[in-house]
Amino acid sequence: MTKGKDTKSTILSAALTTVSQEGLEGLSFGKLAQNVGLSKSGLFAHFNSLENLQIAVIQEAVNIFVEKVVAPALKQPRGEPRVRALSNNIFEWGRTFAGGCPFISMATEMDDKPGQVRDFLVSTQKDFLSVLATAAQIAIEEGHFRKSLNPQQFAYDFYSIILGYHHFHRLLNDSQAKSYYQNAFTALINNSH
Amino acid sequence: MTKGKDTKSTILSAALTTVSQEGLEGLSFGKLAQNVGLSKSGLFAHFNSLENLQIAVIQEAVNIFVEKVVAPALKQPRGEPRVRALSNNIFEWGRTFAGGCPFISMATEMDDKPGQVRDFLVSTQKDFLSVLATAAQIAIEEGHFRKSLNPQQFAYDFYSIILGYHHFHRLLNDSQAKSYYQNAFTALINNSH
DNA sequence: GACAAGTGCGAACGATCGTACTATTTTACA
DNA sequence: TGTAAAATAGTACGATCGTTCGCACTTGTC
Repeated sequence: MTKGKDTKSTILSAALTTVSQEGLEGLSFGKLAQNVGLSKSGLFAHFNSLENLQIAVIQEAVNIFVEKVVAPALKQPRGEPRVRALSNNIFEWGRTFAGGCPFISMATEMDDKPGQVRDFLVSTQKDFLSVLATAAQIAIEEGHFRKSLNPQQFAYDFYSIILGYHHFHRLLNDSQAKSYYQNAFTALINNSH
Repeated sequence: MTKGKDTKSTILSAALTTVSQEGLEGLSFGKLAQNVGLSKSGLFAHFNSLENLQIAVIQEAVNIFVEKVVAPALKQPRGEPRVRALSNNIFEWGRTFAGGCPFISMATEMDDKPGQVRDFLVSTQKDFLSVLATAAQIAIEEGHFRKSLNPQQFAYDFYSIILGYHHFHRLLNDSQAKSYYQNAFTALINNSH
């Protein structure tokens, strides 16, 4: 029963690359089967529907995100250091995929498509924002951030500049995207003191 | 020759609504023809290729954007008032489409698809960012913004919180999205003084 | 009123899509 | 090692895709 898991893992890895480049719409059984060297029907049997495949891909992305971004950050000291670790990890995370952060690719294309896939994606995004807001809340408790700071607003501001980076870097190919992001993050931290 | 222009205008208007909701990928001759009550081939004859249709839709979006957002802002006094007008107009602009700002819908899906369409979209986005940066530059010259402000960085920060609003409002359906945006914009202005 | 240009329709093409079936091969375990 | 289950392949379906072609109808112009 180990073969199935292996194959599924291979499939999901390839699928995630596709999604980061072309979004969930770019995902099809035919092309994916070609990529991993399986027959279309053989691959289909692993998921039984496109919706299931899409959800599995999102779950795969979440697993990797937690492993590469959230978990390492939680090993950093509470407060501002942890917030900075999140920033660095998120920044690197986007670079591990050929098409940039897969969540951002999925977000805009799903915002008007009701269904299980959208619901699941939304729940993962809310979880992520909770991570950001909680990190800010802890920084307040630790005395690193000012008490008047709104953690939810911080999460909004934080996520916004991440979206901005993705836009400037991936769409516009702006060579200064990274420095824009870093300046924006520094300003955000300063404004949180 | 007036009939053709009228029909084309009707088509583009419907196409723009589709794009705002489903992105450029959601655009197809078949569905679009159904929406405007034309035959698929009849509609096709107006554009002769999907790529041409997509570019025409982007151009249509640009035309409306200039009319509703940029032009009115230019009638406001130079400097901070004009920057504030841009913010208000952009915010309202996103509400005039069923699926939110069509540019944002197009941006993430085109960032890994080389070709004429992407090139044209990128050029429009750069134009828009120039508008933002120039507005900031003028505000500096008018003495409203501090001299040390980087207009390009301002444009990045500005665009970022717009992207953030779109994400929170359209994907997450967050009822506080508007206040998050307003707070972020206020902070951006304050930081620019 | 004739005629060319503009405009639109219907049918068809090859391709790809998700999905459903039935075989066949491969694996895991008693 | 035998056997049940899991994994994969093959084929076919209806639908939709962009595009092409030929034919009709409507316009504006001489």
